[in-house]
Amino acid sequence: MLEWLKEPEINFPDQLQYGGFEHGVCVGQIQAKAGLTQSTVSEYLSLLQRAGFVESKRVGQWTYYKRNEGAFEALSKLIQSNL
Amino acid sequence: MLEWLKEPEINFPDQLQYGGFEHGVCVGQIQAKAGLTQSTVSEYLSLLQRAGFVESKRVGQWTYYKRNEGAFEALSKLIQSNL
DNA sequence: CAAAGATATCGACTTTTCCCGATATACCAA
DNA sequence: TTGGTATATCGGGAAAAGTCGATATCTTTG
Repeated sequence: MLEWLKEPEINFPDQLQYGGFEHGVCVGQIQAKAGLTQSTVSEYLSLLQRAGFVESKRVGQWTYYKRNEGAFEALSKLIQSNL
Repeated sequence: MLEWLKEPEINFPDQLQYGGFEHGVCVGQIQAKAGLTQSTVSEYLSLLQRAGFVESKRVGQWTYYKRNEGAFEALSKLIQSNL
């Protein structure tokens, strides 16, 4: 999922019908591509958010998720310095 | 354990009695510090080795483990580029 | 070769993670 | 306000990971 969200326009073309890519991609799009149930994907995304790897924004009935690039940068640096 | 192995001289002073630090630290030292059973530590170290994070060298009755710094560098870069 | 020490492997049990269906909540539109 | 759509939460079962004791393997020493 995190790799998919690196190139939302390529991996989630149908997202255009749901408000574009400004705030990210909504759960249903990711769920369809992942082939897992709605609840699983929802839980997973909220876990990624708690971990800081994605940001979410609720707009109307949709929740958009997009990557938080800073977290990956930080993780990369953490592995370099601490681990 | 991986953090401990970053500074073997500091974290495993008794290793001096078991051939020094040239090839790393032997399982018993790590086990004592970890507070887990011998089998658990042995399995864990061999897992880390299969994953590439440590290298092992058998010398006589001892097996020495040391960090493979390249693997951490590679992981850090992988997170930057692929993830 | 026998005994002892260090490490590895095996089988079982416990804990955690993964994933699901069912249900709840939030929002929109008629 | 009611029904439909999107997402979130909950409880439970299945799968995986973690840990252990017992035992096997390898090595050194006598």
